[in-house]
Amino acid sequence: MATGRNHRPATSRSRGIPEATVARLPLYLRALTALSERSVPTVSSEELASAAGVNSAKLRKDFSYLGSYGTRGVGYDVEYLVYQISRELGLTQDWPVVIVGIGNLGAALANYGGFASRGFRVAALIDADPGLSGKPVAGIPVQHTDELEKIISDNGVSIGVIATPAGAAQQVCDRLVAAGITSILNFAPTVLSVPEGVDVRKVDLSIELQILAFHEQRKAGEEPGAPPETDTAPPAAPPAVSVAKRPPESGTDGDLPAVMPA
Amino acid sequence: MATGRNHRPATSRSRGIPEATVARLPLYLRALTALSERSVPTVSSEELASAAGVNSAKLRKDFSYLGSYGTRGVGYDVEYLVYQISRELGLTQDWPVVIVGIGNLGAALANYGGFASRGFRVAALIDADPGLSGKPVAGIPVQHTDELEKIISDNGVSIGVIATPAGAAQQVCDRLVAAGITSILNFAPTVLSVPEGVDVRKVDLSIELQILAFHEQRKAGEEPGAPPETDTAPPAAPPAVSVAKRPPESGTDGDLPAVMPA
DNA sequence: ATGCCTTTGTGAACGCGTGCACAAAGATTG
DNA sequence: CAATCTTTGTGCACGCGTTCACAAAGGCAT
Repeated sequence: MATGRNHRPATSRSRGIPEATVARLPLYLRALTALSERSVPTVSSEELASAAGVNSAKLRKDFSYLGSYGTRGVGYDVEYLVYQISRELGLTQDWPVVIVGIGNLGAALANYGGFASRGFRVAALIDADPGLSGKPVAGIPVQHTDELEKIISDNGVSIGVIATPAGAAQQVCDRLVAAGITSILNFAPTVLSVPEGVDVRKVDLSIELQILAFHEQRKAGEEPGAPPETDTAPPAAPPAVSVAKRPPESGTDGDLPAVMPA
Repeated sequence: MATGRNHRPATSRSRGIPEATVARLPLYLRALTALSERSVPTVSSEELASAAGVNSAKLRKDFSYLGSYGTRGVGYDVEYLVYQISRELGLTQDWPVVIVGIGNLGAALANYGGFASRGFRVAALIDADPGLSGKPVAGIPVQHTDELEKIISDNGVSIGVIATPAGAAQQVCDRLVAAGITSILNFAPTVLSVPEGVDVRKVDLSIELQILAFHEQRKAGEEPGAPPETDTAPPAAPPAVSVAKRPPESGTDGDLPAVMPA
């Protein structure tokens, strides 16, 4: 059953920058951009770290992977660092992006201001609903799925955003990959199988909420002199014997990615 | 200033379940639910792992933290496991949730089907725009920010979703926390400061795209028989001397969370 | 019952990420 | 130019998370 790796096998240690550090660079960049707009010339690791919500030692170590860009006794030059990080992240070039699945979420994403600002440009909006074709969303006309391959190849798009229902995600993903996409941001609640070399990042509202619920439950059951844990009833059954009878519920687990595409 | 921790200080090792494992439980649950709907009685760690997109050894170790729910030589009882994981995640109870900031994204979230299915219920939609008050979104009337405290206390809400512009996020966050919220899902592109005991999880489109861009650039510069690394030109300047002259660009970095709240 | 086959549960090794703590570097002042 | 003070850059240790590899457990057939 077609599994397919997606997490980068090794550390992606190409030249050395750790994955964890890469994930924080955008955070630093955002904080630095804010400082830059306020015309602040330099920042210490301490100040910047606090602005980015991390520990200063971590920040210094992160920057050390990029090179020695600071000045001891002074700090870091804001403008210079903004440039260096932007370059490292590949933000000095333009990245055309396509969004597939123009429902509530897809539309919200299309309207996102943060796209254009940092090197990302919405090259096209794609949806399977013929009724949407031609209608402008965020000023961009929606195109039909049939055009997918052509759009990607014509615009040299390498990053795709999937905002379709879970059921269509894998299929869309396969087409995107076949058309040349090598990076995917997936909002559909499904595990995507992709060939080696293709990066997939997942954004899943439902999962985030469940993680919060876990901690919330944990807090509720310990902090106050709360009862030992009523445990809502231990109905089910021992390992390999009976079977709980909770009905399969509605089929609506999270079929749609925080939205319905029309 | 005003830093404030947000990552759980320790390992949240309350009774022992590692954070990394908690983050995967929703994945397993989703896969199990799908099997359950197809009336599959049991699964082996290998099958389930592949369905969830993880390695089987990891899955077994994860389950081992919950207890020994499998049967050697057979596998795991689907229904039983669904129940156990649901209980562990706190999904056997109902979690009222409030969404603050009803713009494109907030509306998309309100329409999300995955909410209701797994124990989450949208208790209220809140926005600062008086013009939205009373208007129904996803069948629920939007209420004004003034009512925030009352709504939360009346409904016993402990989980809040922030989908406001970055500028309003911290303020909204503070009010939510003061009103009793202890878990926050933040879609605004800002670092939130919260007191100890409050959990914050962040969803940031812009950051995800930047991480993808990093890897994309990496791929483009290595895979083909590319030269040793041209380094795009060392334009800027040495650490503490000159200053690049890139204009502060537009102020639009990512002020809005993939949407504008009215 | 006995033996074989399958699959779990986990001990142990390894590697990444984090944070401490400090030496080195540079600015700044007298 | 020397002394002092600030802040970076990093060696080191520790802990979490992942993966391997295998013994133990249970089912099943003979």
